[in-house]
Amino acid sequence: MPELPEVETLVTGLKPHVVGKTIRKINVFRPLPILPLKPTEFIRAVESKKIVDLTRRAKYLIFHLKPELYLLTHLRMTGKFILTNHLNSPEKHHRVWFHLGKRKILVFEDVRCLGKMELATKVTLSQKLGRLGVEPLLKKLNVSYFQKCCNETIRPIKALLMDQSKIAGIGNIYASEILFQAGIHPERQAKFLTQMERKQIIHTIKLILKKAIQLQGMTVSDFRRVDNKIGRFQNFLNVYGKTGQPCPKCARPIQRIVQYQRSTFFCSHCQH
DNA sequence: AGCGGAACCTGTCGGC
DNA sequence: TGCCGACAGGTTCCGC
Repeated sequence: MPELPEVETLVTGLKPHVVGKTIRKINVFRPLPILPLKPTEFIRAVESKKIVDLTRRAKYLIFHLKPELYLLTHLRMTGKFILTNHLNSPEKHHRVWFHLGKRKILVFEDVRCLGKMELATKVTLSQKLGRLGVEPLLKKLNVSYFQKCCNETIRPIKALLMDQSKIAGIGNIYASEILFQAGIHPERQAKFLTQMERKQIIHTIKLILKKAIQLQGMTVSDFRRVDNKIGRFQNFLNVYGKTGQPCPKCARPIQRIVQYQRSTFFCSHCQH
């Protein structure tokens, strides 16, 4: 489901509702997203702890608990968090209920069961997050860092943009959109991009991610904000999922190709 | 070391 | 209607 802007939107929406709350009770349905922990072990570790903060790193949501423990969550394709106040029996895709109060339940729902949760200490958390690349919206993503990334790989630029160990947070949809906006062909090898083109890509990454956050992410198929309202960025998609439709710049048909098992959408006339 | 491909899951959609 | 294959926003592991 979500890439950086969607997770950011989720954290912003969730934060005021969960920070300061104590996890009073937990119900686990379907396979627990934290293997190899048994549900009872998970429940024992987390129940009665207080949520003192909720943050995002790349596409991860991090619940900061007290006494000190971190619950690291990745939604993968179909994971969702929903706040609700009335539940009788679990719906088909509910995986975990976190009871935060009398009429306040945080539901983790996950159709494909690919989502993951992980418990961490301060040390294991920083080890885990240390493997990720830079946050694209921070100054750490700058020309010199990006030059280095480009120079040391033989891969196409689309693959580099999605490589979480280099830049963390861009997924398949935003990668296509960024390259369209920047006018760069997705199959270009990163190492042969000019300095100008590299600057243009960095600029566009930041521009598009910021705009997407402003518009509260996108709702493609089933992503919902925590309040169940839809994001608006999908209205501004130029190429993703638009095979055969006219390019917004030149009106020639948008193409779809497959790169390393993922769809890429682009305009062969506007992207070089 | 870095790369490509398979695997992990379930659901939906289009074609025949 | 029913079946089948392709496809879906992500990450990790494995072999080369």
